[in-house]
Amino acid sequence: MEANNGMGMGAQTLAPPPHHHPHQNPMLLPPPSITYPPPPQPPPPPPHAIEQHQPYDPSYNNLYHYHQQEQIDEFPNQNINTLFVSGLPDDIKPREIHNLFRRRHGFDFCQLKYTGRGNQVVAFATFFSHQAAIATLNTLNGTTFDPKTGASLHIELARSNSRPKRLRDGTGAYYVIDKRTKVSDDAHETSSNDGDDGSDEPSGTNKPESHNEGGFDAVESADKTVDPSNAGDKDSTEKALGGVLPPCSTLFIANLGPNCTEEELKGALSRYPGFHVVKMRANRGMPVAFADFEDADQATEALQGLQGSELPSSDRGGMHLEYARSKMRKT
DNA sequence: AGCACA
Repeated sequence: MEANNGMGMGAQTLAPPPHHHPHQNPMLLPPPSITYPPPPQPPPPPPHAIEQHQPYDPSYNNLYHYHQQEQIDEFPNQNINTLFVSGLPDDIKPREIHNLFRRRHGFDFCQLKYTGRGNQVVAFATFFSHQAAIATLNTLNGTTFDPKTGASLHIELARSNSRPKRLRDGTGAYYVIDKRTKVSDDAHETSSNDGDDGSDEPSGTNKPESHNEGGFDAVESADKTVDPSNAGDKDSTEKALGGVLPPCSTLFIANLGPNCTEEELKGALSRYPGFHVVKMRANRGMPVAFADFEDADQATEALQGLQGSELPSSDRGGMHLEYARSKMRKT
């Protein structure tokens, strides 16, 4: 296993940028001089919930740890486990948000928030660890949420962690926060609102991206908690996720540097359990690769772990991984 | 944005 890793690659070059996403607002990275309130990280991440999905030992000497420890006291947002999601259609349902995140590694719970400005809706998704949050950020950011409108998700780290409203027994998996002023009471369920004439907006600033204003503004009106019993339509939600392919044991890897080699990729991929083989081929100059794993779950671990990470040969930013459209020919 | 090999 370690044998195929003997190419002396600089370990640090592999580490996925923890939060340097191209779309990320630099404001989220405060200078170390700023002292933030003690990270509101209440109960330590319930270990059982993570262990469930995390195999490991081998994969876990992957470089997240390394990177995390290196930066943890310099950047307080290493303690943020919550993602801020914008770019959602205004007829989004809480259950859709939940279905979007529920299968993600380390997912804890989420909240849908009607901001009250126009019909704008944002969401917060909280994970059991910062790393898990980042992995999902990398995976889902920019994906097309509604193929009809082309609306794509914008995901960033939230400014502060969401607090679960109460019970954590699986029935409290998602919440709704409704800041809308008056409006007809039935507006949330019957809005097939498409004509965006903007006439229903009170006035005031109309920023396209409303940020997590304080984080804890949340959680009022307990009775608005949605009944998870209607949460069974993940089909429609996942179909609505236009760009996202179904899990596959083979991964498609793009955005590699022109000098990337199979050996180099193998070095990175073989850190993940279940890795079988990688094949590269040039795509009009730029190489792409296919990496085969034992099963889709193991492919998923690698996808999330390596998403956005750079190889020594990378020259165009981090590599981009997706599930392949078809499994690698097995021989 | 780029998805092959049988």
